[in-house]
Amino acid sequence: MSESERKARAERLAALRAAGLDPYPARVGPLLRLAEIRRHHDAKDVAALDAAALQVRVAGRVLAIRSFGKLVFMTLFEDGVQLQASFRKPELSPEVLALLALVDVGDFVRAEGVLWRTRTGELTVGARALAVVAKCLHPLPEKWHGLVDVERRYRQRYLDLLVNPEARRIAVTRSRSVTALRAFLDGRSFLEVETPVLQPLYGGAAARPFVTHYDVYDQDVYLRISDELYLKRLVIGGFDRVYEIGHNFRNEGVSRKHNPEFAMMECYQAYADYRDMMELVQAMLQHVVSAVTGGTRVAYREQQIEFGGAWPQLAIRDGILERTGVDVLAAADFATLRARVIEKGLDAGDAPTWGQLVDHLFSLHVEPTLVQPTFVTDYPVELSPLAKRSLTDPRLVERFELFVGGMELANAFSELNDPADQRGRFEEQRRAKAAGDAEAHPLDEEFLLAMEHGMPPTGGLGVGIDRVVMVLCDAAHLREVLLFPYMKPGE
RNA sequence: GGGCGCGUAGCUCAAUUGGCAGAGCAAGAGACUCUUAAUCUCUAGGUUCGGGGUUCGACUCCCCGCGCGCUCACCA
Repeated sequence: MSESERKARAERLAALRAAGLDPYPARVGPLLRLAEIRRHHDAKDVAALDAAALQVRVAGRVLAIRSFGKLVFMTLFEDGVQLQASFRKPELSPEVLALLALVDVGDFVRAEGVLWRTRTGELTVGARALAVVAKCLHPLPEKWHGLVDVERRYRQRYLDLLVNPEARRIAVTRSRSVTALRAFLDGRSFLEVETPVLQPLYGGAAARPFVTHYDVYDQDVYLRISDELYLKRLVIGGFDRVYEIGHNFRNEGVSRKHNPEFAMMECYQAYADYRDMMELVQAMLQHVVSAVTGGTRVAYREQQIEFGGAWPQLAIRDGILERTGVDVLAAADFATLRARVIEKGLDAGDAPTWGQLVDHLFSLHVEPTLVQPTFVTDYPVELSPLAKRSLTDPRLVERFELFVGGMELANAFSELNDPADQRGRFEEQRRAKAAGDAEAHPLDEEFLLAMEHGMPPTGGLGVGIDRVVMVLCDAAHLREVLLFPYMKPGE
């Protein structure tokens, strides 16, 4: 039966206990880390190792056992590093000999002995002592093909991380990227803060929120869709440079580039505008790319992305004009633009307004072509209720989005700080919501009150961490860079 | 949510027109003192995702459900 292997493991667990050994001891004693051993002794040859006669004690998970009768090899794995242990049966005590027969692939063991090098050149712990420090009750996925089943890779990520080096590499790269991001912002005197995830009113983006319930107050509350409105309150409160790295939640569909829960870095800088944010995000990502790759280039989906140098800017109108022949600024109202689009034989989708149709055209025709880092500018005001109007054209705002690899990685603007204009934008959003736009921004009186107390001119920036990591890791799907992507309950 | 596809041993995968459900690895027994996908011999291992139907006979065809993937929509 399928349970035969689990049964065999359970029997060996019982045998350990019967021999008076604890299969899950609390302490394993002082150890040398496998990475340390490799670092110090990988270069030593047979003679040097024999002369040194280094006694080491190590621990790790058993990834493979190869038995040759009187000689047994075991591959140990600890924190991403492998080291081989060997056991010469004639030299072992009866206790160790008996214990050796009770070790399964997947168990955590401690081994102790002298370092030597095999004929094939493998650095090896010639173990004389052995202990099981944590028993594994299930077989590990097959070592050669690894774990391929996508569903199981996500549901049981611990197995994926164990047997697929790529999964581990992505997780490590992600962590290093975030560390580099923090270091960059800290270096520019930004203060890292934390704002509420659970909010009485959501805001800061155009998205449907998750709603939950607070039992004690018998009130519905929302999971945040962005950090924006709280971070701005901090700027109003006198923190001129703040940032937050956290998760946002948007009650929307899942795709290669979208997950309902995703990581975002948002930062705000007083006395800066969106042009300053351009400089900031460019330097920031160049810093991260350099920290992770050591250079300026990244291979992503069969292409080389060059992060070095100054990144080009593209007005959203110019991008659309170039790709479709439609001048969205010449077709200045919804009906005219829609007619132009249909006349050109292009898809107008079901965009209900001029701004959303512009957005539709852009995401369909321009966005996929923006592989190299590109700043897209001059967004329609109705898509940006929290951004300052452009000085030159009141239909547009001082905003850019950064595109890399055909994906939006960042979004920034000169933050609206005129409370009257802000109230007007909220009113407009309220009308859109009444007209059926489920993603329209809600009117937030508390936020307006804060802004009425005076908010300095401020530049704001949001960076999608998951997507940045996707590019850095050449991951095809957002789920690959999330350790635990959302899965429906199985079984 | 729509369309298309997938679900077989612990893992990775086969199974011809609808005709006895198999292999490699893992597991169990044995041999083997330099392997690292060790090798060799033998053994065991199945509710073919779940439920219903058609049929003499269903892994295979039909219906319903669950999960996953791709894609479109929603969405930055």
